Amino acid sequence: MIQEIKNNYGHLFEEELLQEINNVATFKEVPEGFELIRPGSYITAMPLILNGAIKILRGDTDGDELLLYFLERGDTCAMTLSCCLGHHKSEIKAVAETNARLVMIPVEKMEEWTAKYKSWRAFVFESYHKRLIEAIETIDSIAFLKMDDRLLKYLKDKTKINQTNIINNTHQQIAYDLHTSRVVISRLLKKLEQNGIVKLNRNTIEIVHF
Amino acid sequence: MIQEIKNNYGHLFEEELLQEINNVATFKEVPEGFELIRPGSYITAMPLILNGAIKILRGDTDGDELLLYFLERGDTCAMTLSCCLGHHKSEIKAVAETNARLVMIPVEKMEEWTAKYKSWRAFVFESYHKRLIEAIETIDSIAFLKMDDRLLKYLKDKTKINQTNIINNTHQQIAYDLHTSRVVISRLLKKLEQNGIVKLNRNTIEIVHF
DNA sequence: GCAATACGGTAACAATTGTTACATAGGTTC
DNA sequence: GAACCTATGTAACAATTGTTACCGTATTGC
Repeated sequence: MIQEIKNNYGHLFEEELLQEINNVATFKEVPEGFELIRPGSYITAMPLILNGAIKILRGDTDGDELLLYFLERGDTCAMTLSCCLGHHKSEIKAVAETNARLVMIPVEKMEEWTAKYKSWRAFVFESYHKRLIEAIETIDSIAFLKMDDRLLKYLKDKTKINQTNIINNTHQQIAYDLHTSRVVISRLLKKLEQNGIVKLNRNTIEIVHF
Repeated sequence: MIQEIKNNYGHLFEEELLQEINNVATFKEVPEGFELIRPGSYITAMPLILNGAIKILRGDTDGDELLLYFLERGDTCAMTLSCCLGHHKSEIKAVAETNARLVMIPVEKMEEWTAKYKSWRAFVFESYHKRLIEAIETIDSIAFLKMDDRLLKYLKDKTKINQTNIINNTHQQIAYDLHTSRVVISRLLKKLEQNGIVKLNRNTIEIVHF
């Protein structure tokens, strides 16, 4: 495991910390669609993402959902961070966007390493900063963009995360992520197709022009 | 100054840290409406709020705005935090909601105290957590609520922050905060008045029934 | 007092988004 | 292949929000 950790976090953490991670962390591999965190649950370990992507959603009490952002290699979940440190409940839902490989850090180490390693502090602060920025960018999207632009941004984010121009999603799944209805998504996708931006087929959306 | 700091932060920080704050911080008093941070500017000091309230807005490039959340006594600005630590530019705008008294901590102390004082680390993490939660609650409002409920929530937040049931705002100012138009706000406020929830007068909105 | 400006009420209309309903096509199961 | 399920297309309509325009009334500056 140590080599894989070094490959992904070697530039961030000093040797001693990398060794500690290797000693106490447990390795975890999850398939696409796996639900890592559900709202209201308590969290006992913090994930570092080795590869793959995780999508973070906000869910309200009625089962409504909204995509907040994606996590990638080198990222960690800021909500988990603060849940660990502050012993709060989870406020979000995390689902594997692709197959993913993670290492899980036990909660107890968080406080300790934050005092001990400057690089760990920097990592944690940077994570918080990035998530706050991303949350605010999500606010931008919802507040300032219309649904057609939000959809386009969503498709672009997806292609970036999955590193392919072909998105294997039903319109209904997209509708959940953007918190709207399937009919609205179908309508707007059709318009994008007429404008030559995407090509539609059953279960797939191909982006042909950015 | 030391006494005022102790009154507001004594329960959070140890004596030694309170003394350090007193030694290096500068006191600042700002009037209602004062613009503390504008988007794109660099930040060299971190504010701790002694009393009053600060409102934090997201502004896009076209001058559109949206209220993110309020800061109160005992709060600090997480965006400023991460700007200081990560040397990023400001992504937000901060305006004094009421007259306010602050102490400003020089950036250099941040790293130092984060290593040195457990209570400071806890404070910083807690601040990040609270802001992230509030940003996500803002997302909830925009994504899941209709404008009438957002307006009502806004009015309630205002009364809580200002500790009075009478809000001295024009409809236009509210429209800016919620990123909609004056006409929409007037329309919805009128409906709230017809339902006996508020009483309207020029420049004032009185909440008569929660 | 008078003019200028700011604030709020209202109507009419446009644009966007949400909802319901139903049709059609592809794929699966047996 | 028949029956079934899922995904998508489309129309018609409703609800919400945004826009423009115009009016009357307070407030301010002179």
